[in-house]
Amino acid sequence: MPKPSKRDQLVGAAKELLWEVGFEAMSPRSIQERSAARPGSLYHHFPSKLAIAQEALQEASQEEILRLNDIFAADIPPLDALRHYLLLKRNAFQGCRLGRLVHEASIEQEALRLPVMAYFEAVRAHISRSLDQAKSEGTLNADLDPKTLAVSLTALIQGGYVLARTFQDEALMQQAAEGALALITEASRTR
Amino acid sequence: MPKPSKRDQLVGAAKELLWEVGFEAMSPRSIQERSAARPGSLYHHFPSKLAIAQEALQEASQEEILRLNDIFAADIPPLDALRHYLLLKRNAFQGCRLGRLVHEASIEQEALRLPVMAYFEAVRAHISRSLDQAKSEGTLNADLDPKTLAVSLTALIQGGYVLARTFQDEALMQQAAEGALALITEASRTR
DNA sequence: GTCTATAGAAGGATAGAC
DNA sequence: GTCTATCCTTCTATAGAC
Repeated sequence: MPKPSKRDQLVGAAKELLWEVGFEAMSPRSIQERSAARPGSLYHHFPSKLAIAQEALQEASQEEILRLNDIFAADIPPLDALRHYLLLKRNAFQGCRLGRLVHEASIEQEALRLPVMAYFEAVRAHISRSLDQAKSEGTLNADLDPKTLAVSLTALIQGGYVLARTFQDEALMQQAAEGALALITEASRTR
Repeated sequence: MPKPSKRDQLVGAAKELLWEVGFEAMSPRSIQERSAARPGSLYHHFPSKLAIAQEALQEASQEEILRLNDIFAADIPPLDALRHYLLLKRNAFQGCRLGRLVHEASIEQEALRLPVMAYFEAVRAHISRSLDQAKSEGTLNADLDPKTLAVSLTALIQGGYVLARTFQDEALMQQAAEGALALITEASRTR
């Protein structure tokens, strides 16, 4: 592995900071300090704070989508993958790497919004496909609509982060997921 | 109605701004401009931006809790109230008046966190009680745990805001709620 | 209570040397 | 490509007159 360029260090610092404090609270100064760089370096490689944030967020989104692809790999029974995904141990205090940015005013800028959309769309698509498969296998009630349910479950996780942060209690994320799983299990018995 | 004091105008402006832009993006200047006040007035009535935000947020939380009390009034069939609550028309772009603050770093301060906790706790309690009643009436499957399910549904709405804002599509909030209602309906048939 | 004027720090970015 | 030095604006608040 070659030594990281200053540019890479800057983007790495931005990725960390976006997760830790969000976009608006991430000052150019804080990026510079964390990557041992100076204003000249940052503004040589990027025209603005928005530009470096965009690149950092695109990378973060891509990384998280690759993780999803592993969790929902083709050889895993669909409801097992879904159960595993919902019950994943998450850093609930810090919040979702992508979702935590959504309530900032700056999210109206496409540079920030598109990477977040790409991530949520990947989550929704994986869950939807899992539920579809479960239906064809007969392990899920035929009355349920996988597309709608996938939106609900994608929302559920994001809401879990909100509750866990509010009450400073990671267990709420687990509890939210368990409630949804119980419903799916119950509903599947009605076939 | 007597004319509002400058103090009331300041708090009113803060309530609006907390909803529109959040705590960190709400500058003392923006509060002053919206209430046609000057720095001297703000800092005469409140020691800091945090202090006025606390009062504004306590009022907002209380107002929303009163709305909940109407929605979940005792004379409404519990599952009807729940269905009505979940399908409420919400301003999904702006986000939840309380929940939109949760991802800011400042939420670690109790002055901001406690009013948000109070609101979510009220939501959770209303839903939990509704589900409990439905169980005793025999309209909800006895296998389901109202407390756990209430956490899931509280999370669901917050996640709905996140998705709606991300995709700039209010319909996602409705879809998330419909998915959850479909599950509850299905699960209730297994009695 | 409300005003005007101002302070000290941080934010976001630029200029120009090396 | 990275550095030092600096610029203008905004943020949060304070001082003191009315």
